[in-house]
Amino acid sequence: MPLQVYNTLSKQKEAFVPLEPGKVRFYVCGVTVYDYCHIGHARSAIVFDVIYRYLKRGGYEVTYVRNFTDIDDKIIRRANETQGDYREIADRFIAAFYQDMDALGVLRPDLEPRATDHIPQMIELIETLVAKGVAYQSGTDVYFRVERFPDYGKLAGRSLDDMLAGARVQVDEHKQNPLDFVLWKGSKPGEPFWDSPWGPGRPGWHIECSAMSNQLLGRTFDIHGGGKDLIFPHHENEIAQSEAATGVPFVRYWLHNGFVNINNEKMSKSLGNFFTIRDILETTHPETLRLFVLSKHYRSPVDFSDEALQEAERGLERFYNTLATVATRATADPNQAFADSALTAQDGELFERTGHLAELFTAAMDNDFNTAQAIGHLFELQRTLQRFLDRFGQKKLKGAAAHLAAQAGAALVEHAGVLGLLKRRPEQFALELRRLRVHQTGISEAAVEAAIERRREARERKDFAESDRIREELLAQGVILEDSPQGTRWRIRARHDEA
RNA sequence: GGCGGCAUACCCAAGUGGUAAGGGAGCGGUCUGCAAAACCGUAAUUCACCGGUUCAAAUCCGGUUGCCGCCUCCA
Repeated sequence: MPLQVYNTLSKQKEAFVPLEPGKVRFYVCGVTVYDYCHIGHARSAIVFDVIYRYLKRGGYEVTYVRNFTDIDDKIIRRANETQGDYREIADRFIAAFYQDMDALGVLRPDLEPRATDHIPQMIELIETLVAKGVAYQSGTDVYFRVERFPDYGKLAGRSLDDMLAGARVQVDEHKQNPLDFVLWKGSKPGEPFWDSPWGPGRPGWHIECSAMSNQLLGRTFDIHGGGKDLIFPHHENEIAQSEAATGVPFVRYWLHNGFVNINNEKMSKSLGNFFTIRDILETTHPETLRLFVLSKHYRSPVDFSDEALQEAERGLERFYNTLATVATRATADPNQAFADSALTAQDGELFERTGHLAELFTAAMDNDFNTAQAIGHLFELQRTLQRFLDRFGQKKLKGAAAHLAAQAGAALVEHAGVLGLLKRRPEQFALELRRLRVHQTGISEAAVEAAIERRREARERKDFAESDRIREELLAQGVILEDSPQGTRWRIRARHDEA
């Protein structure tokens, strides 16, 4: 079964067939850089990052483009508020964007064009539209004439009549039709501007994606992604501009991710109910946020809450705990080879599951990127592996057993990696998680280590009263101890454990 | 007003015609000096409700109810 993707344009799942065999041209609407990103942006970035990784793993040569909108009214307003230049605002928030995305493990796209570097291409595109009579100048602005594009509304599934009947359409004296949208805006004195055939001004929002995708990916390309809220008017307008200008189909597959909700309501800047990525990462491991996002299908809404995040973190700890056990107790000698029969003899189910993971994982992902199901398969292998490890008690595994366990662990890491998960070494993850949580409790790591050492001495002389007293004391401060033959590990209690 | 989406156990969630994945929480057990972690066992005769199609429906069709989104900047 080849890759199936849900196409917003056809409103159904379709077999994915790229324009040119073996190559995928992929464009995702990036952010307007006037503020810090919130977790809605994180979801979009993570979802398309996984799609990008999966396409590459499938052997496609992918050209992934994600733009920065670095000129727009909000940026100008922000610059005016801070008495600064719009370019400083844009640069600052692009830097912040990279910090957030890098922290989340989101890969950099192949190309990241900035709108202001492509003004000539936009002007050229607008000129073409004017020459064709699909766009007109009105005052110092240029508008797109929606009535001249018969397919207008095909992405959003509405007709012009439907939309005109809507109560919210505002009449604008510059527009011939209230649904006409701006391609070029004349600048007011003091505002940033570029010279154009229609006087000094700046591009409208929609035109940049048409101009840049056209230049970098061609007139028709394979995938265009973005949040559901961009379907109308942004993507609808991109189609209108692009197809009116080129006369060929703009995009073959439109992919849209669902929203992040807070208390079942859309999180958005305008509602003010948003959390920034950097705020969340103060207390939450980045892979936790990734697992949380990918535990739901990308098109469904997801409700964000501290509890939901904690649940995801518990699951992530489970994976890493198993990997940690493999690392310490099942170190396989890479020079030693074993026959399948020897491995099957150790644990037939584990051997089977390890071998079938690729198939199950691919089947899930091929079904419109069903990451939730793919993660379910990862958990199944994790549980089987952990069960196998437990059979040996605290002993180290040797020979075929160690080999089988190591192989299962490697399969887990490899597939989780396509989702951008389990990218760390287990001890590194434990350390990072502990650091995040230690930060919240106010205890120092050194103090904990010292207490553990005192407890170790007490346990050595079988003074369990003292040993337990120390453990209780630490627990009261949120520190949980885990004894093992390799020594005592410690971690900070997750917040929901306190109840 | 127009258009669209969703409703699966205590919670999150996959499943789109063949007899309910997975995670979290809870409870019982194993292990442990005692714990923690981990493992084992345990939960929906049922998928909002009503009706229909079918040998067979959570999955398809019609209706009802509830929630959400888009139509305005928005991932």
